[in-house]
Amino acid sequence: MLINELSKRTGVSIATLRYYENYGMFKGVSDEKVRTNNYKHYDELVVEKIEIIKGAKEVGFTLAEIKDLLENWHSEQLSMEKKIAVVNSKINEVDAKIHQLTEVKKLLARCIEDIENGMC
Amino acid sequence: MLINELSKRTGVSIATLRYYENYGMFKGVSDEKVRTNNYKHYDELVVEKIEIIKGAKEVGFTLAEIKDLLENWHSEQLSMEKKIAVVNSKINEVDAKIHQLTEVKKLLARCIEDIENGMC
DNA sequence: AACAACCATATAGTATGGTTCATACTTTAC
DNA sequence: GTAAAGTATGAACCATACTATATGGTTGTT
Repeated sequence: MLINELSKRTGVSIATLRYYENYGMFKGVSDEKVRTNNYKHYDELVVEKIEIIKGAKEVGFTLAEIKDLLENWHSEQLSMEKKIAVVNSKINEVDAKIHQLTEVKKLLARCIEDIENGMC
Repeated sequence: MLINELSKRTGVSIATLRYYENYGMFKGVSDEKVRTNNYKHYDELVVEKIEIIKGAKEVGFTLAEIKDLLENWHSEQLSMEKKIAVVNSKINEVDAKIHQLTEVKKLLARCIEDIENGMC
């Protein structure tokens, strides 16, 4: 698919997609057979990566962190074990964030108590 | 306590604390009795607020969102019911983020599977 | 062929969340 | 009383993550 469709599929603006591609988050490929243009094509894997980017961003990961993850995930250089280690370490970070969120929730629950007790 | 102690208590740099105060996240008070300076004093409530800021930031809330929460929490203008409603809506957002994180976790788990199956 | 709609690249501008710096006054320790 | 450390204010600066704008080529429709 071309960038327009990719944008519609993912809900991410074309400008942002280009920014991401330029940043190195993923890569579209130009059709070798067509020499008249250099339109880039994106496949389902790119869609998946963008879903990861969206989700991870929403919960506070930076593009640099996400890029690092995605890069390792599809690297030819790395052994299967190393790739798995990278992804697993990200899963641990996600767990840490879930823990952090439950802490915030506790603080907010205490806020409610304080309000109910007229303490603020 | 003064800003130096506040910084040490919270682990947030003095510059950032001033930035937060300036942004309206909380307010220190100058001692009325001391007219020679306008050093600002911060109490335990400020420490608590900063803990909320830290936690909420870490999981992707913006300062504007957090400010909104903190402002309502200690507003004299709002009824107890409204305050509780504001905090509860934030708790719902936290739950939504937890859900989002579990989705990301699923995607990452699928990454692992893909890697194990040699699909990338 | 002409016109809209689409694609690519480059550059500049914007918003957020800070950090650094310059200046100046205050307190504390010696 | 003087040097060192702490505090306040304001402005400049910086990184991240976009967003907009300008320019020019391509495709598709009529």
